[in-house]
Amino acid sequence: HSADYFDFAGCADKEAAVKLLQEAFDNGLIEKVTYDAKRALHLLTPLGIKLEALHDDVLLQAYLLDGERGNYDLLELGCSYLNSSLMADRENALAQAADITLQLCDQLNPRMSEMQVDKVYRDIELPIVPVLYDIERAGFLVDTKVLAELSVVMDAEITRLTQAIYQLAGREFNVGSPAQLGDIFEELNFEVSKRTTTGKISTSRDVLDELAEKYELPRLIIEHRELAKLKGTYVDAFPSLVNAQTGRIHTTLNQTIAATGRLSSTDPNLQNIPIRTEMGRRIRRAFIPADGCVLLSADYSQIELRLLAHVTQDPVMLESFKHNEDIHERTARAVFKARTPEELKEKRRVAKIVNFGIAYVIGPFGLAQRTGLSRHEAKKVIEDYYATYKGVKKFMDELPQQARDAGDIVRSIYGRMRRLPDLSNRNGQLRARAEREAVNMPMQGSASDIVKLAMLHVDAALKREKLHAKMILQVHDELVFEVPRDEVERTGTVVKEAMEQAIKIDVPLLVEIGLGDNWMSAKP
DNA sequence: GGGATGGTGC
DNA sequence: CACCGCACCATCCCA
Repeated sequence: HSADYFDFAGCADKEAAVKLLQEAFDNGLIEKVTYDAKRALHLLTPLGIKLEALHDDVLLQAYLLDGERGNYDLLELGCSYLNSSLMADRENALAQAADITLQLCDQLNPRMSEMQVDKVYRDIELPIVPVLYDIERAGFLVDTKVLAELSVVMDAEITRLTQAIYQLAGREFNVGSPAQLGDIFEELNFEVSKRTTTGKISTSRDVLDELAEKYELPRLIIEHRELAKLKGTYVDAFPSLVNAQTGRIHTTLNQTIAATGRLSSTDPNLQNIPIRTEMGRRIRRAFIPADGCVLLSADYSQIELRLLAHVTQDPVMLESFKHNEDIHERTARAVFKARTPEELKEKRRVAKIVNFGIAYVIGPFGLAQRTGLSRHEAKKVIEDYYATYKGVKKFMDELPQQARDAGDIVRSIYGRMRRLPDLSNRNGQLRARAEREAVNMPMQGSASDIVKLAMLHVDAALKREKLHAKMILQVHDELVFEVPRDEVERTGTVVKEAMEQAIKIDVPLLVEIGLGDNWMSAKP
């Protein structure tokens, strides 16, 4: 083979150039191999060029073969997978890139078959590229007026808090500086025990919570931090990120970052928009649909817990989901022997925390911290939990060794692979961490598979049904759509069906649909 | 520029 | 004693 490049920028007759490119890219008989197909779509689509017969994307291949190598630069991949010693060719960098891409593809395809990640590649990662592209291009409409008003409100509140903090501290200082806050703690003779890794006084949230029981100042610091965080990260940042052409915010969905197969979102990250606090919810209300549309949010209900039931085959948990029970309530009754309504209320709270914690292999320490139980009580709770969910216990105990036997590899249900070399590390702490990551992968990784499959199914179903809803975001277990008002009902049905039937596992998948005039009110 | 610290989400 | 999985991003502060 040979490689060449086309200097589009230096071309006098742009129209003729586009036409030439179009003939090649539109032609479904000419198979294309890319490095970063989503980027190619961003470049080609505005020129009116379709990318047909996308056969391979070496960036995705490299990610699926090793999701934890941070660097996917083409030359780095070349060094790792090609025999030839590569030197960056400054003269012919573009031709070289094309050449390396094709060579890599030939190397990586057989490796993918060997490692059995070809299925997740062909069925999920490669076909989802245009769906992700469409989401990025669609963007999310934001009411900047709501944000501007919020900014003023927050500013006034931050100023008020700052003055009150100065009063209590006895002097002025930079409230945003943990180091200076630490100095204040010393001056006020607060009993501060926890230190950071670098020996400084810790001013983290749990330290502040502790101190807040006795003092006013830390309470105000907590409030100040919340507001400063929300204002700085979201309210004041978003207006400048609104695209001048579209008037919308266009995030980037990264497909090759998370080791578990999740997407990540940057510039801005729309996957961590606040929801917990009242101020946070007010920010969510700034995310709105276009005129004539409503927002539709579709959430998988407890997808990771359902997957826990599926992969562990725990009979109690399977049964519970099959009967569509409230799993936290079931746990409260079965594990914590809740009987009366009052008991149930409190024990359900703890049960919920344990259920969520279990996916991360929560220990007595972590559970105690989250529930307010003592370490001793937390230990007992975990024991009781495993006594009820024996299949879960067995799975937790056996998976790390199974993974070691498989060559320090764990997989999601669709065959997505995660390498965990530290499963065999002699350092106990690193090994323990790898074991937690191993246990988490079947849940988080499989959930990623399912949501991605769902995105493909929904995309196809909307096209098939000639519906005009646009998918505008994915937030791990949630899909957000902008839907024309007169199609809301049918779209809801189609989306729910496509998501719930995305894959067949041993428990039903349940999707909750919400509608609203902003992202907050659309949350089911 | 980058580590340390802290804080949002699922 | 030790921190519980996956991300992104802000500010501070020293280099």
